Formats: sequence, C-alpha cells, structure tokens
Amino acid sequence: MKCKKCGKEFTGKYSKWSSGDFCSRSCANSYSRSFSKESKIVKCLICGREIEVGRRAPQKNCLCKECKYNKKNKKCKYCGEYICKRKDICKKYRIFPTLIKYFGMDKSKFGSVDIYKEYERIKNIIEEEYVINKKSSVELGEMYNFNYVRNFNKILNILDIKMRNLSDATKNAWFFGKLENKEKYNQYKCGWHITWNNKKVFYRSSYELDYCKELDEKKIDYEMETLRFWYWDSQKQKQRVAIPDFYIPSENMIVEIKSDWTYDEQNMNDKIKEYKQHGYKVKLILEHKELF
DNA sequence: GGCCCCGTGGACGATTAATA
DNA sequence: TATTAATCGTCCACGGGGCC
Repeated sequence: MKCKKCGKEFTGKYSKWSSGDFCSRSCANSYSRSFSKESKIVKCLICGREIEVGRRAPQKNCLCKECKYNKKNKKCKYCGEYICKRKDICKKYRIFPTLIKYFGMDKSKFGSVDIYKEYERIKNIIEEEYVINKKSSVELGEMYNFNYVRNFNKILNILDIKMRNLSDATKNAWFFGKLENKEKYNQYKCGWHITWNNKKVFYRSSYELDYCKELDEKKIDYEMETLRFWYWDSQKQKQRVAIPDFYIPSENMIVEIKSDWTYDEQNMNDKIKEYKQHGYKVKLILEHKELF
C-alpha cells in the first residue's frame, strides 16, 4: 500500500484502528493537520442548529456557542433562559413576591419569557395610577392594601417609576383638596358660616364674610373653595394651584375677594386667565368695590 | 405663622446571588 | 459548601414646601 502522506510503500496497519491509508501515526497526524483549516457544517447535537466546525472536530464538540455556554450554566429560574434577555427585570426578582401578593402578578408566568410582559403589565398599572391619575404613593399604598403604605415610594423606585419631587407632591395635595388648613388658618378673621340655604362654608377674611352675607340676603346659591385649577404663575415662573374664593353655579361665575393688603394684580391676572380658559365668568371685588 | 402631606433616607433583619 | 455582597421589606423620624 502507498501512504497518502509520504507516498512510501508499506505493508500492514501501524495500529488496529488505522484505516490503512498511512504508514505511521505521524503521517496520519500530519495529513490530518494539513486539513485543519478546513471546516464542515454539522448540526448542533443539542439544538440542531447548523454550525461550522473544524473538519475533524470530534462528535462531542459539535455544539453551537449558546449550547456550549448553556452546558456550563444554569437556566434563570425567573425567565427560563440561560442568558436573560431582560436582565434588568430578572435582577428585580426580590420584588416579585410583592408584585404577586399586592398587585396580582401572575406567578404561572415564572420560568418563561412571559414574565417580562407580566412585569411590564404590573408596572404599567402602577405607573398609570401614579403618573397619569396623580395618586400619591401613600394613596397607592392604601389602595393596594400595602403593608406599610408610607413605604410605597420604594416600590416606585424599584420599578423605575420616576417620583414627583416634594414641590409637585405638595401642589398635588392642594389640588386634590388634601390640604385645607381651615380651622388653623388664623392670619385674618376666619371661621365657618352657614349660608341662607343651610350650607356650611369657610371664610378666610372679613371681606369674604361680608360677601357671604350679601349673597345670603339676595338668596343666591354659592360655594366656597370648591374648585381647583392648575395655573402658570408668571412671576414665580412655575405651575401653581389656584383655589377661587366663591363659585356661583347659577351664573357659572367665579368671584375673587381681595383687599389692598392681599391683592397681587399680576397673580390675579394669571389666575383669571386660567379661569376664563375653563369657561368660567369671573368677578373681582377689591376693597368691596367690583372691578369687573 | 401655622399646619400637614408626602418625599427622603437611615437602621436593621431577611433572603438570595455570587464567589471562594 | 461556606462565606460575602447585594438588595429588598419594614419601621421610623425628619423636614421641605405649599396654602391662605
């Protein structure tokens, strides 16, 4: 026989595993190495995907990169993947029991990538309440029967929901009527007044009380501090909350009562502009005189 | 000036991932 | 397998900011 590598004539096999093509093991190795840069396409033993391997790659090495990695690593018990596609979510595994307990996260989704959608679903629900409906973290805590409602902000933080700053939070509280300060407000003469039609209203100055009496005499129905508006304060250059003094439903009219001492013309113009944009008529009474 | 909502952040313990 | 590091839950106190 003629050796495929060196061309020498030889007889017999150099070993019982020899194919009979080579005179010696070194020739067989040398021949094999000469093809080492060649490759072949095989199917991954695990996933069946076609991959390129060295021409003489052993059967046991016919694994794609991912399957090779997978053999060395464990599956994530949250998304079920060897390499988490949303590591940002899987990393938050500590909050999952909380999301299940208080927000109804579907735990049957664990172990598959469906957990990502489920997580986003819960996050969207909370985000809608906090960002769009402007509920406070405390209100949300109560709403979801959270163990310690005052700590709901940590949940928002973990879910990457940007929290309001204290300034906006306080303005929100005013807008939704959570801050009233009625009895405590004592800078001017103030107190409760019963209207002609038996409504209880709170006045914050003697000027307001005088106007109450005037409306009582005329038997005009009115409300005090029942409306709230966001308006742009052009002097302070920020959004603020305006609470009109009087509202007369029959005329759809807002009435502001001011004294020289408290009157800020620019601020009043900012507020009135907003009232009118909402379709209300506006009356301003300064020092008992009707300006418009 | 006075009140109070709500955001902030620390302490501590429990749990789990990461590492040796 | 044991240890360490990271992170979350719970509880609490503080005080900024807003309103009139």
